[in-house]
Amino acid sequence: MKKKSSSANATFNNLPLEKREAIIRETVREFAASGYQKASLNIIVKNLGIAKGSLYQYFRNKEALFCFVFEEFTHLVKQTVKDGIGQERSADFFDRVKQVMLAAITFVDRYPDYFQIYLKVLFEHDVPRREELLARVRLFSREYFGPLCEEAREKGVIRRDIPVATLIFLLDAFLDRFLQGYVQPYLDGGLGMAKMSRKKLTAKIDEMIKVLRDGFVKERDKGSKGQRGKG
Amino acid sequence: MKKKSSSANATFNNLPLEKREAIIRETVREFAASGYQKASLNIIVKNLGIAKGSLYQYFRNKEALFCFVFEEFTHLVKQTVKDGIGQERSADFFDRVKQVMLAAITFVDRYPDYFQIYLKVLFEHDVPRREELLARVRLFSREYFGPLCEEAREKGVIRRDIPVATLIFLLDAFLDRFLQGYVQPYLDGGLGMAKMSRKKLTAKIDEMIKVLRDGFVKERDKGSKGQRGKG
DNA sequence: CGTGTATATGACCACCTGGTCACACTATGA
DNA sequence: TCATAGTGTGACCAGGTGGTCATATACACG
Repeated sequence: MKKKSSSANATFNNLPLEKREAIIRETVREFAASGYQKASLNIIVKNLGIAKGSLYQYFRNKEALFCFVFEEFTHLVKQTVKDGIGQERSADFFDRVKQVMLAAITFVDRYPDYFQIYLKVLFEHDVPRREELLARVRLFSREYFGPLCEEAREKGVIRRDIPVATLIFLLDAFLDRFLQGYVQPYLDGGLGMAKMSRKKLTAKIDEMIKVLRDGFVKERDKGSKGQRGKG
Repeated sequence: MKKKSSSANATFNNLPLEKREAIIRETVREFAASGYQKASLNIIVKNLGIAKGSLYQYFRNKEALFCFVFEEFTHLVKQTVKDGIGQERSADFFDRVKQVMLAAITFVDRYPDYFQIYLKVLFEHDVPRREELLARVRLFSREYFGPLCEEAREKGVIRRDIPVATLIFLLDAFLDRFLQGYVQPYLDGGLGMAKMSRKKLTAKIDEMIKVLRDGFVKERDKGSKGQRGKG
């Protein structure tokens, strides 16, 4: 179980923790700032104050370095979602959607650079092993929303006349755009989410989930839990 | 009125139409493939079979070349949306949302490379004049959905208990993700939109708008305004 | 023809990239 | 003390970048 990562050389794992963390931090910063192709190993080593040759003794090449931080990213994502959800398992479908949203916000708050890397990879075509890496994340989407929707559908909590895949797509679009807007002001539609407090953010999420639940048309606002009577 | 563009030098505008189009086409292709920073002028001139010096007589520098194609992009967007909507002005709110969606699909079908450039700019930070360019587009979002929502809200067609900005955000998230999924298979949530026919795509849009209108909960297909899809 | 002007050209520049490698350093163990 | 092994180093490489400029060419007008 000592095999922490196949991307890093043994030399790297033998490094003192402090140095290892510094290298990871700087590497993540550079990839987040510039994406894969434009990220400069020269800048990384300069900022770290180490020789380029050293970096190449820790990692085979640029690709291995990148894969390493991406692996870190996937670990952190899964950890954060698990932590944010596992503690209390609400039964209500929309509450659970909300929990995922909040966990996601927590993640981008805590690890903004990692999230930037993910966004960059999404729209940078010539990243090595891109498909494999993205498939490994498929951020929150199918693994979580899939079972959630199917269960709710079977229980009759959500409508049955729309394919589950379509519902997942909408939830995913909603979540992803919410995160993107949170990080990139251009995408928040003027909501100013970037500067919101956690409390305001939670209120916004509630507001939006309300619309998702009842639609653009319905005006009445009844209980926030469970489904109200049909009709 | 002859001043077509401030980004291109006079020399470029004097060029024969055919050559001008070839240059634009290849430039758009390269920026779409590689984003701003990684796009190579050397590759552009090689593919065009012209000398690098020539390109620099048409455009001051890389930035001017990029701004030129981005200006083209904004023109084409506005044109396409106008064409797709102006002809028949449906009164129904959701029909008009659908029309925007279809116009957007038409755009990315017709000008996929221009759309790629837009996506790249969205997630590439060090693009010159990025904020200005993105603000100029604010793709479909506020300029169109804003008035639409406000009108519908005043007429009582959509709920009044949610701020318009929030509704716009949801519509925008929906549209943007739909387009991104259409172009990038990773983001379609397994729907396989990339390979859908126009007819199937339209059906999917109907399906999703139905959810937006009535929410995740309602199963019955009634609606407030009556006609649903094809009646 | 000659002359002037607008355009086309590609060698060339400084700078940066990812990657290499011969060498220096350090620490252990005997 | 020597030897071995692990680690650190930075000059160096080939190849790419955006950008320049002296020169060659094409074309107009007299």
